[in-house]
Amino acid sequence: MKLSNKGRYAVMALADLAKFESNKPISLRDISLRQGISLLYLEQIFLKLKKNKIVVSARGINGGYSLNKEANEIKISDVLNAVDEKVKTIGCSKDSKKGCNGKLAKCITHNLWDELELHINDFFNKKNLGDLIKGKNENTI
Amino acid sequence: MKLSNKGRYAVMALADLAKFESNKPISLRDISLRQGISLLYLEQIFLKLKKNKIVVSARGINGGYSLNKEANEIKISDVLNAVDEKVKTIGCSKDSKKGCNGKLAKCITHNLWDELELHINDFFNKKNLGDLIKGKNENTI
DNA sequence: AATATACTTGACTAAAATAGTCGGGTATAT
DNA sequence: ATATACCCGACTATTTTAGTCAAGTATATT
Repeated sequence: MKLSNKGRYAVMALADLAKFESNKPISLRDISLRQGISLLYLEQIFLKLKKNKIVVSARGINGGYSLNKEANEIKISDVLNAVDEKVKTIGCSKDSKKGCNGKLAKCITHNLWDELELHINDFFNKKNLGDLIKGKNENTI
Repeated sequence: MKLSNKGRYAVMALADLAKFESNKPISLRDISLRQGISLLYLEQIFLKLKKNKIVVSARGINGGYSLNKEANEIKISDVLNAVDEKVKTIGCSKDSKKGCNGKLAKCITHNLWDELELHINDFFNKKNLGDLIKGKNENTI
């Protein structure tokens, strides 16, 4: 049960963007160097962030990305959803009409996972990018 | 970001055990049939549950497994730990001495994932098997 | 004693998800 | 013109998860 890296990378990269924000866009190359994330991987992630209007891009020399909203208007859940990192706690059917494990009824653990999912989503809904950089200090990249 | 099935199966099977408990042990065959989980897979899971003293086994004909404690003394977190389903939210080093992504410092998202991990563990610590079967009804396997 | 049942154990395989790379673009400031 | 940096789809490698197989051992029942 491991939560994956892609979402973490996306949040890291955006936090970097928020932290170093200026009037000029920031290139993925800079983020890659600062955060130690592969440039090619970042490109993949930012395409999704752009599609989901989390960032805007500027092409060409001096190009790069900027946040599309204020940092504290961007919820962590928005970011994770953008890079397809929705939390899925259960393998059994989400379709309330059907049961779990090929049975007709819901399995006895169904509500447990549902509840957990709510918890996690709630957690990510309540946090935004601004919260992350607010606490920034020298001990943090 | 998907939480895996093995932990869910373990909890389902134990809930089944708790629900149908009597003076006799319950065979994996019965659980397999009732819960729709592969018998061979259940065997694998129950070995771990046994090693971690969640259940006790009886061999031979009329053999099977029984809970080693009262259902409401068995926390969900115990079960998940037993089948190696610890929640791990971060890929970056857990070693507080070292940083993340090969850098010296902690990444800006480090505390976020740590916090989430605490949340989830807390959730599982507060729930026990008894809670699950307490709410059992006709609509649940 | 024979036998069927059901646990025991480790190794093996298949499928899926994740992480990350590659190649060949296009737009644009200088 | 040209170098920079975004754009995009396809590809591969790795890891994890899910599930199977084979070959046992213990024991209640007949």
